[in-house]
Amino acid sequence: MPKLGMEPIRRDALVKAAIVEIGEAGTLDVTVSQIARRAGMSSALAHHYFGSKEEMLVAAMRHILTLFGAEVRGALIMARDPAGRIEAVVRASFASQNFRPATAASWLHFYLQAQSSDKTRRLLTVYHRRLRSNLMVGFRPLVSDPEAASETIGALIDGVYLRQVLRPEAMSNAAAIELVLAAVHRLIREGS
Amino acid sequence: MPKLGMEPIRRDALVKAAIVEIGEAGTLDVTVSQIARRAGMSSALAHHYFGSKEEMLVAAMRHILTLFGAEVRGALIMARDPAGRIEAVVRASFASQNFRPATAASWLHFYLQAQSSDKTRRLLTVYHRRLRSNLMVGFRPLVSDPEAASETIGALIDGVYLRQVLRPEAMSNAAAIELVLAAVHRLIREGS
Amino acid sequence: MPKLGMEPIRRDALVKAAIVEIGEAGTLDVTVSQIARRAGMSSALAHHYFGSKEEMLVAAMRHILTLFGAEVRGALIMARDPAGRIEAVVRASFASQNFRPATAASWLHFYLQAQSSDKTRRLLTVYHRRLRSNLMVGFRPLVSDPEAASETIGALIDGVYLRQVLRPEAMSNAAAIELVLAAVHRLIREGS
Amino acid sequence: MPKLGMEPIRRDALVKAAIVEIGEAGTLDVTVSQIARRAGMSSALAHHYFGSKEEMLVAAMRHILTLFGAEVRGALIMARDPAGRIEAVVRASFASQNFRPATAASWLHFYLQAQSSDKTRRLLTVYHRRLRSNLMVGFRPLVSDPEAASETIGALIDGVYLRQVLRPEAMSNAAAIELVLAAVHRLIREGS
DNA sequence: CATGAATGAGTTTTCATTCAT
DNA sequence: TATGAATGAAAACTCATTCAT
Repeated sequence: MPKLGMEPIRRDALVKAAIVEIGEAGTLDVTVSQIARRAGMSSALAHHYFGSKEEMLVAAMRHILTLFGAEVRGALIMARDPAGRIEAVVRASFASQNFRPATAASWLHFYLQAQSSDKTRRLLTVYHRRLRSNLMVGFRPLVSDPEAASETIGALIDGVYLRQVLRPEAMSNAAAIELVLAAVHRLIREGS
Repeated sequence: MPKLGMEPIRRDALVKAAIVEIGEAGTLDVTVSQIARRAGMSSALAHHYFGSKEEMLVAAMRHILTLFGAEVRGALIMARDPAGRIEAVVRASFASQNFRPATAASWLHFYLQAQSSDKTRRLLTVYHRRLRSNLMVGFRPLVSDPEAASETIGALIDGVYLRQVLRPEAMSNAAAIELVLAAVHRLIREGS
Repeated sequence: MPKLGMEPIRRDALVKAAIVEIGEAGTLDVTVSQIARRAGMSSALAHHYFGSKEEMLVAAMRHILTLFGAEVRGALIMARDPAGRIEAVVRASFASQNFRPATAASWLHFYLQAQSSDKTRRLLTVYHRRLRSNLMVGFRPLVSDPEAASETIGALIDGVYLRQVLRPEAMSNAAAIELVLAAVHRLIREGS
Repeated sequence: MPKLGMEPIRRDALVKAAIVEIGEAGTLDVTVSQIARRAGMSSALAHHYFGSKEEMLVAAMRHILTLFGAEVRGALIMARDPAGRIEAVVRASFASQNFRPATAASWLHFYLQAQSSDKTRRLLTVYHRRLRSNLMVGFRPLVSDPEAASETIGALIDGVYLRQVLRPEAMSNAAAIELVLAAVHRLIREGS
């Protein structure tokens, strides 16, 4: 039982426990006690470190976005051409890390919560801007209306994501990626 | 003084109040009292008619799906060819009735709730099947893989819907329809 | 168990229970549950009727002030001359109703709480103004500096009240009244 | 590294921090953490030195009383006659040290707390006895009922003190002293 | 000596639900 | 049919206090 520097460890544990708990419950209506118990501590300690439930959930959403951003950046390093950039974004969206069931479900619930929480909305806006910007850079040299193309693929990613979460058995993850990439290539082929 | 046949009127009022309330709040976390008050009655009466909050919310979701189904059927009457059928489905998805902000937002929240509620999931499955079936009938004569096409357009509809709810200012409703129809036509053009 | 019109009954019961509970405890740190239990209901019902603990305590303070005001008005009716007015105020301050131990102690705690609660302070200001105004009317024809006289007697009342609450055994209630009236008469005698 | 003789320094810092904190908050409901933070240490250390919150608050009250006692003794040294003794007590009561807002407010809160805390009550009794004894010694050669005179002036001091704390803007400190001294002189003049 | 870590016990508040009329 | 009355159960949050280092 180490004594110093527990804060980052505890915060991390809580954030991860929150994501798993929300993912399993399939709803944001999980109690601080549930999350704390899963993280192996008392709910009082959770409050001590985050101040409020909302702050904890915002931290969880931020965590997901951070991971996602890192994964995208990693994939982009390997992209050799514009089409590759788009593919990187798509693959990263459904990649392992971001697509464990708990993470994906949590993410979706946070996503919808943007409607009723300012802090969550702000994080969502960042996500939207980044996704869109990445897609735009890829589409610009390839199609005449990169804006529409980005919006289409962005929406398609969200839609497929949504369905993957709600019917995980309906389609394999690889199939989901193929479906989105097919749409991308259709856009590029017609883009001239 | 006992009024006859109040039941359907009351139930209807509650269902509509629930949708509006959820839409405005941007979350399913609305109280029975709020809904009942908006419907002009006591929360006790709401329980009398629905037995529980959950039943009431399920009825609200069913109501949205019923309206949506009717709207699609209506649009299909006018369809003269397979492409027209697909277009009918798409247009109906974003048509007035189903796309008033409150309805759209409520629908999305119910949609996600399928993860944690069996009854809701069952309704969602019906929706998915119907949507898919309608798209399949349209795509079958037009593309080689109608299944993939239907899934793509279904997901795209969901994704655009999601974004329309969260960023209603970002795109006009008409533009949303155009975006989806463009994807449909791209599929058809390449489908040969 | 009557069904209608319970609200005023319940509110009244809660206000009185709060006063007794605070009086007995000798502190404002009493829980809503304690008060509600003493009033014969659940704490949930207390919240239902008052919205919050603070509102309930403010209502209790207001109740004390209302009773006090009524008692003073009643005594003033009998006053035949200026000195009689002052005497009426003094006697009312220590009169039966306002001076049951629980009421007196509660009143003092509310009094001090004005330091940290805006709502309480506003009520206290009303009390101060009324007391002062009543004393001023009495002193004006009798002394050259009615303002100083009123402030002196006002402060003396508060001080004696404070000591009566903290050491109820030290002096009889009648003796307390005599002590204050003696000071009043000293002022009047020298006032010429 | 262990510093010797830290105990009195720490205790003193905590006692003073408690007084300021209570004074600023205008209530005894301050947390040990707040006090400890203001005193520049952890709440754990506060417990180490005082054992419990209550002990700390009692120490704070004792501190105020000690200061007050010293100030009175100092003033009495200068008194040349009985009336001077009384004046010394009155002036000391409102003198600088004891009448900084934080101290005065804290004192009053401790004063009321005597109702619910035995230890506090014991300290209060000491204060009352000393104040009364000092006044008695002064009044005895001057009035026929020194007991009543002492009680009157003691209560007046408390009442003015109370009002000064709650409405510091209403009267200057000097005016408060004058008001009490005027009452003293009235008593003495009539005392023959 | 000193503190970050940790928690149990409690407090206010909310809400779906039941019941008597 | 309709509702005001009523509550049990639970949730977020607080805080004095203890403990290991």
